[in-house]
Amino acid sequence: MAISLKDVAQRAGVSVKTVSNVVNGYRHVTPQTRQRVQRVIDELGYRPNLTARHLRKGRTGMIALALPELGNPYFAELADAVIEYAGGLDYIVLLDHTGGRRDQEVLFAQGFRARVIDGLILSPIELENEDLLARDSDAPLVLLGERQYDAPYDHIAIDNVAAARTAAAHLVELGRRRIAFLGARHGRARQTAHLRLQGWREVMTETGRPTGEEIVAVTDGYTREDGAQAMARLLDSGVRPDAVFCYNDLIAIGAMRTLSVRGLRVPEDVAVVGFDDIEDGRYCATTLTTVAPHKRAIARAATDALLERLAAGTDKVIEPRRVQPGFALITRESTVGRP
Amino acid sequence: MAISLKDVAQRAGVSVKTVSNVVNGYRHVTPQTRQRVQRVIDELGYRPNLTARHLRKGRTGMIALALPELGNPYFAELADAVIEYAGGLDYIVLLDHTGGRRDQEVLFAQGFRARVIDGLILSPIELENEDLLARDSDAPLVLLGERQYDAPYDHIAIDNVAAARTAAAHLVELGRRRIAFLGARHGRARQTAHLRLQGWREVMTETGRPTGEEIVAVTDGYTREDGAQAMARLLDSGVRPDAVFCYNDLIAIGAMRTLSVRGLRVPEDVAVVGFDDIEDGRYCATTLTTVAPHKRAIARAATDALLERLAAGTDKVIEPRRVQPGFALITRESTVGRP
DNA sequence: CTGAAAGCGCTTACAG
DNA sequence: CTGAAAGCGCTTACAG
Repeated sequence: MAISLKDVAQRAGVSVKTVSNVVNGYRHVTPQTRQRVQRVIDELGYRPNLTARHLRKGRTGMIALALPELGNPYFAELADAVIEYAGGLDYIVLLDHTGGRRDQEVLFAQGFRARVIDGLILSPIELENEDLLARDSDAPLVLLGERQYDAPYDHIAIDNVAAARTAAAHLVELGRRRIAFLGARHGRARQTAHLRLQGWREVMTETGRPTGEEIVAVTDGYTREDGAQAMARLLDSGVRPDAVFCYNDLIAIGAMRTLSVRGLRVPEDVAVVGFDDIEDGRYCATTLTTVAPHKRAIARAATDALLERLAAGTDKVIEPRRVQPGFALITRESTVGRP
Repeated sequence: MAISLKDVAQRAGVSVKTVSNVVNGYRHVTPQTRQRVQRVIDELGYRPNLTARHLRKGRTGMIALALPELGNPYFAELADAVIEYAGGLDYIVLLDHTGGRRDQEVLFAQGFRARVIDGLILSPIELENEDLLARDSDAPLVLLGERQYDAPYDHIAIDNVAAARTAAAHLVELGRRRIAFLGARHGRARQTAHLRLQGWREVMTETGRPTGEEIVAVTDGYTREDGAQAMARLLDSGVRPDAVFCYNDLIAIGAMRTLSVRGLRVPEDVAVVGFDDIEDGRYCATTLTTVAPHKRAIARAATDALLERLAAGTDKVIEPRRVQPGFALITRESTVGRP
């Protein structure tokens, strides 16, 4: 039914090897042969069957990227970065979302889609250490994000404590005294927020600022609405911070809305810092100061780690490594005001 | 290297056919044989090589779903629906996003990934009719969404005019007089907004209400911020609507924020209706009345259309069809207030 | 520079 | 109920 290499070879009067050479752009083919073959290819509308190629090569050139939620701009932007970088290396990225649910994360880690993808980059939320240890799949796996594990896998994550310190220090330098933290978490997600909370607490303590519970707002999730509500609760409780450091940009954006509704000016009355550097923060009414994890660097590190393992094969043992891509504090109106 | 059917067969002392039968759960295998083979499979940790299966079967069981942006909750939820429905039919869905850019849409339509996927569901924004006519790929393609084409492809879209009429009629029934429209578009995206604008205009005209330009707010995009700004511009221009019908929920949510900031009550002063029924609308401070396209029905129709073509093969000609899944008006606090 | 042939790991008529 | 064999469409040593 579909046109195969053989059909082209027959029609062009050459061997399949030669056609294959032309298709794959190998050198050593005389220009005339190449031209003749190419003409037949165009005539017949031949397209290589990738599945056959995959089978023959023992790899598919596809990797999966499993993220908690694509609806969160941070993950969407990160996905973009991975797709772009891996695409440049001729890898196709299959996007998956786990919903941050353990059963889904286990499913992906276990190699759902095994043998269709060559490897997997996973950003876990609820996954447990035992899940990783019980993993029974030889497809390379690279871990992304704040969760820490005692399992032999490459792990890519920025230094969250240092990043949070940078944000907190910025607010201190601006002379802010009561610097609240928005977006602490309960449950398992707590671990994720913990590092940022820790960085904040260190700087607060070192500079003699309060770190009491009344100045730390817990949220259920990471959405704008969570941020708006947390900010409202904080204000309603009588605490009157002159700055807030938020777990992420979405929470920060929600917080700014509440501040605006309550008639508090940003940054005059309350300075706001977020985390993630999502696009929304660059375009909102008061642009958002934020910690920008270098998403491209994260994408590159994760992809490189995965591809290196793929290149090495299953036999060769590569020591698992931790990579900490960089980050930067991007100051915008929400802390330094309009120029 | 990897364990193959043959390895299992050898070890179990049966033919590969028998192992294949066990793996695929075919009946006619004696329980003892099945058990013995299964034991060897477990021992050796055999997993079928999907690529080989794909090659042999001439299909991969994978379809692609290319959407403008995954960051928009509507598309994210639609993607979920397709993944779930197609998954139930043993198809894996590869998610792609086009960014609503023509070059990307053409790339996907042309069969980028051809032969890895069996077919494609595409929701175009900028794609032109000529692009479709020039399409040179035998992989089935199903179109999704409001853009209309004169090309022989299945097209799934709800009746946007009727849906908009329903929303407008609801506001009329509530006795609202000055019902603004938020989210008209310039450029090519205009076509998408046009149908909803038309439904609104019809009802306004039929019921003797204004439809002038001053009551129609154009936006650049579909985000909350676009909605917030459009609402602000409308109010600043001196227009004082008592209701707004928004192109989508994101714009509606943004509009509600502006109304709140300006001290206008929803729905007492201004009733708000959105479109899409995204989750955010169910959980925001004032829950949002919205037109809910039946996303599951859309997902089902698109997937069914695609799979039917896949089942029929390339030879058989199936008349392209238009399917209009249903929708429902969901009334919430933003129009009928709190009970 | 080009060809003939093996083989990637499956599934599937065809026999028995 | 099970087996032997062909073949899906490629790529790749191995020759020449």
